[in-house]
Amino acid sequence: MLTIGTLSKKTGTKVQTIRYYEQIGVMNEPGRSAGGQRRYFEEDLDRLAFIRHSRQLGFSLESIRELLDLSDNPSRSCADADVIARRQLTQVERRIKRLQALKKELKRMITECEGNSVAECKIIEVLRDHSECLTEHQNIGD
Amino acid sequence: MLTIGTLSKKTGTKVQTIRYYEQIGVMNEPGRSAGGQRRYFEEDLDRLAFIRHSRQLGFSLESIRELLDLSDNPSRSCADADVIARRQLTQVERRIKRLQALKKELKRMITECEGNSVAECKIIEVLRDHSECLTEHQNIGD
DNA sequence: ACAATAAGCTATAGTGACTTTAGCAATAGG
DNA sequence: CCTATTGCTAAAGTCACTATAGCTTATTGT
Repeated sequence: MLTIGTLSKKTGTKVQTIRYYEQIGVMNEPGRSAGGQRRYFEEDLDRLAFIRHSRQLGFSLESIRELLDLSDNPSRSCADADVIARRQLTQVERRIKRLQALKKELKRMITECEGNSVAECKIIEVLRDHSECLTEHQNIGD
Repeated sequence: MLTIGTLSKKTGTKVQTIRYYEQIGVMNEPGRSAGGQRRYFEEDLDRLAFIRHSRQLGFSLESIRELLDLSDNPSRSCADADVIARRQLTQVERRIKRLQALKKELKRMITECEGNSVAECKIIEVLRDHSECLTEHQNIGD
């Protein structure tokens, strides 16, 4: 029998977060001690580990709910899980691309910044102006 | 004189977002028409462009508030802006690293998934288990 | 001049994934 | 047995918006 604190330490999840997961129904309601404190089994630890690991991989709680549904019904097709994972991969790849563009632009800003008052500061200047912008959001003005 | 809708189109910002920026004080309160509608000048467009561009680069509204403060006081040191931008760059680099690890792990999950029922599905299995995990969050259990 | 439509207004609530706070009660260790 | 730690609930706060409802103002066409 594990207390919420033990579960918290073992998974690196804050106590409140565990209670939040219970509240939104991704964690099952555990049993209680005589005094009303939550008491968990190893299988709760597994479930929480699953949730945390999935969150670390960037899955939304909604996707995790689907994945938990799948793993609760082992007869269903693996293709469903595959779809969720591939969707996730696409999103991750898109995010990486955007961040790399941002990194490039930030580096440019920083290396170009040599003035000592804001009046000549390239950082402020670059942020003011989209025209030299390396990311593909639409330009301002007509 | 620009309406909020024009400003919205020119910057690719939703109308409600502009009003939200006014509410939290990063955009100044504009003048109003006889009937009470917001009317903007070109300088408001510039300020909004600055905010949006900074947001696209991942700056928090709090950081943007600081940068706007700097650009409103052009005599202050550029070093302050430099610190904010470098902080941002560090964060972006950290995010890229994490996402690349996630991408690797997701790819591994997907290519290994060949079972046709969830019982043999590697995706579910991998998410259940941290031991083979490529990302550097702490392992579960002792 | 007038009707229809588009655009704008305020105020409020909702989103996701938590985190924080207040004010207590239970449990563990010495 | 006392104290420190841990746990409890309920509610509000966070960030950066987004959406809704119900209304008013402005523009466009006839």
